[in-house]
Parts: sequence; C-alpha cells; structure tokens
Amino acid sequence: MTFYPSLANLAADIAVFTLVEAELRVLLIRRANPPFQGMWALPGGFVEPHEDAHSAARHELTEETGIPEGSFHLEFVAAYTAPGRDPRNRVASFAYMALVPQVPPTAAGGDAADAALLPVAGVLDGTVPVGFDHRTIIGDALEHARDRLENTTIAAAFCPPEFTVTELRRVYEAVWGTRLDMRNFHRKVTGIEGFLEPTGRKTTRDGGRPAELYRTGEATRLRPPMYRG
Amino acid sequence: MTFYPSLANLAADIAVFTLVEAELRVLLIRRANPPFQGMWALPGGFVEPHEDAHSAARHELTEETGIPEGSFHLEFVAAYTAPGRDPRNRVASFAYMALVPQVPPTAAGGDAADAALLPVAGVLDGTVPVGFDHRTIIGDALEHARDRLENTTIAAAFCPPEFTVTELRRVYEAVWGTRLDMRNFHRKVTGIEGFLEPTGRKTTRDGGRPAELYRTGEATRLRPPMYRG
DNA sequence: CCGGTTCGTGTCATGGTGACGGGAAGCTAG
DNA sequence: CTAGCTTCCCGTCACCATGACACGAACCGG
Repeated sequence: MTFYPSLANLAADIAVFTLVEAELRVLLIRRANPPFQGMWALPGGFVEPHEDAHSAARHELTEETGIPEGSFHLEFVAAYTAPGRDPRNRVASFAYMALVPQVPPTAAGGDAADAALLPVAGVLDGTVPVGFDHRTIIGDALEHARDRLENTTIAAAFCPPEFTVTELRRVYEAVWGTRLDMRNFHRKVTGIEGFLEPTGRKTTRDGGRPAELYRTGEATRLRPPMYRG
Repeated sequence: MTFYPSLANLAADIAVFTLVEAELRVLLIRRANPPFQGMWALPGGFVEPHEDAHSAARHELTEETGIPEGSFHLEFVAAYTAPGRDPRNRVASFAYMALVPQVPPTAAGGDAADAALLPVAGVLDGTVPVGFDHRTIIGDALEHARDRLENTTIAAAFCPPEFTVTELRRVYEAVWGTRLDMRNFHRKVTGIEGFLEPTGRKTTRDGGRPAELYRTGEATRLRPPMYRG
C-alpha cells in the first residue's frame, strides 16, 4: 500500500445564480470566521465521507439556503486543486452552478444568516470583494452558463414553472449581456420541438397584450444552437 | 479549526486518444498490482502536494508514456468523487483527455511497460474489461471529445504538424463514428478563418491527386459549429 | 374612444448546409 | 503513351436558419 501523502479535503462550492429585475445576481454569504472573516464567499461545505461531490452540493443548497428541492438546476462547472488556494490546508473544491427562479427571503437578506444576492458584474469587476479564489470560480461559472444557454434549454431553470417568451428572453439578455430581437427570439424558441409547451393560459403581468404561458418540454439540447448577438 | 475528517487522495487519470488506421484507440496499461491486478486501466497517478491536477496529468503523460511535451492537447473532462470507487481508500480522480497524433512505440507495445492502444469501441461495449470506473471515464471522455470537435478546432491535435484535409476528416469520422461528405467538409474547414493555414507544400501519401498540406492556425472556436452527420 | 404598451406573425435578403456533378492531377498496368 | 484508377478540389442547386424590419392584435388607462 504505497499511497502518496497528498491528502486533501474535498469541498463543494455553489454559485447560485438568479435574476433580480433583469439583472444577474449571485448568492454570497458573509464569512463569520477566518480566513477571509467578514468577506463574501460562495455557499458550500465539505464533502462528507458517505457522499459524492454532487450530493454534497445538493445538500448545501437545500440546507444552507433553503431553496426547495426540485426547484433548481444544479450542474458541475470545474474543479480547483491548486495548492494553497485555502490557506489552512489543502482543499480540492468542486464548483457547481445552480440556476434558480427565485431565492427565498430566508436565505438572502434574512438577518440570521448574513447572505445577499449581489450583482455578478460587481463581483467580476472587483467592486464586491470575495474571499478565496471565488471570484475566479464565479467567472468560470458565468462563462459555463453562457455556453450552456447557447446549446441547451437550461435557461428555463431561471423561470417559474409557467413563464412567457419574454421572461425567457430576459434570461438570455441578462446572462449574455446583450439585447435580442424579440420577434426572432420568439420564432426561434417556439420553433424548437419540445422546448416550450403551451399551457393555454395567458398572463398580463408585463402589461400590454396578454402573453402566452409556457412550461418546459422534454428537449434539453439546442441544435442548431442559440447565437449571442 | 473544524475540519471534517473526510480526507481523500487526489489522482489524475488520462484517456490518451489517438488514431490507428482510421480507428479511435485509447492507451491502457496493464495493472501490475492489486486492486484489479492484471486488468487494463488508464495511465495516471496521484497529485503531489506541490502541484495541481493539471500539472499532475501533464507529468504523468510525459513521464509515464514518453509522449513529448508540446505534441499533445490535454484537457480536463470530469471529476469522479464517489466513495468506494477505489476499494482501498477514498480517491477523488480528475479525468483528463489527451489527443495525440501518435503514441511512441516505447509506450504502447513496449515489452517493459505492459501498455497497449486498444479500440475505444471495444472498451465501451465490454469486450476489453478495464478496472475501477475507468470504463465510465473513457465513455465520458469520448462524449466530451465529440462535443469539442463540434465547437473547437482541437481535431487538428490528432494530426501531425502538417496534414491534409482528408486526414482531418478521418479524425471527425473516427471520433463521431460517421461518414462525412468530402466536398462539403473541405468547403467548411477551408472557409473558416484561421483554422487551416496552407503551407504551399503538397503530398501524395494517400495516392491520387496530390493534396494540399496545412498547419493549424490561430482559431480555436468553431462558430457556427461542425454538425455530425 | 384613443393612445400607449406589449405580444405575435409575416416578409425579405443573406448566408450556411446537404446533396451531387465533374474536372484536375497524380499513380500504375499494359 | 494511353487507359483506367485513385484522390483532390471546384462548382451548382435547393433548402433552411438567421438578421433586420413592418404591421396587426390585444389589453390597459385616461
């Protein structure tokens, strides 16, 4: 039994993305203990002996943030293994992104847990300082999300169970940072077999002419992809 | 300092893909020691304390297989963290794929190291039994490679420094398991700015009319993507 | 009733793709 | 030298997806 002595802790960190007023936000938690005490950091925790990283991420998400099971899309982004990325000990971190329609107020803005939904743009340009290498992780997660929006139907994970085409378009615009033509977008997404299933209901929550309400279909892959403007 | 006791070894496993007579092969090594003694497994090793997983994969590749530095494309595929995936101890494995034009005979088929280039199809259908969860890893790596061929120019990593359009097409056909129309493929790849740079030289190594020789250009992303047949 | 807003469809030019014909340029056998 | 084979590379055509834009439909408020 010749094992190298390179033991490490395994951790799962989650970038919880959501939209607040058509702006992309990420859920951050103010650290109560050193290192990086008082700074923002991603929610996460160590992988326990009986579980794998994906299960750990799911546990952290439901328990630490109160986001109900089944109402989010959780996806692996990247692994971070550089020695010294945690000043205490060697920690290999598995970064996930979670796309949610809404973060319960108990998680963000609750006074017990010091958490907040902060603009992703602010984190990436340094306006919002974050601890560890979490700024890198958030940047990678955003880039990953941008790619996935091009090639899959996960954009609907940002939307409530029933949503309009315009709400879906706002997801693309917020994540990509572009403006999309409403009419071409409508033609594209409604033309994809199994992406949007009409419910028959309509809503006027955005004013103007009532908009058709859709729920997500079976399709997961977009082929040909959506193109960023 | 409240660390959970979930310590793990970090390992890097590499799926070295190459083409032998228009067939996709993967480099496997026969295990000399338990567990899975005598079975095939991916080359790899533990991540040492001073390096990250990517460096570990690069070291293993150059030292264990003798593939010269700079002649391969190395890319992260996925992480495997299930408890019990190594029967001895908890091991988190970072899987990489390496695309190489040619594997030196010292690595594959050499009598010292018991290694071989085996057909990927045989591994996936169970004809070639492999240890650990490496069959899953090879399947994931293949799927990853297929996706990357659609959206990036890495197919050229399977080719020697100077190659013909037909040689590049054979890469796509071997990895995707399809037949592509030679003329449409030629129009597509030569039309992409920065993918293929003409050298001015020609070759007749495939018989028939001499084929133009190209080297890779600066482009890395294919947009619009290549479509599998 | 009328203007403002948003939703949904329709049109048109352009460019990429799939399917195919055919000529160019090398080799080899007779 | 020529015929026949191979492989490369150019071209044509129909079709589909995209980008850009016009216009009518449907609801709201004054």
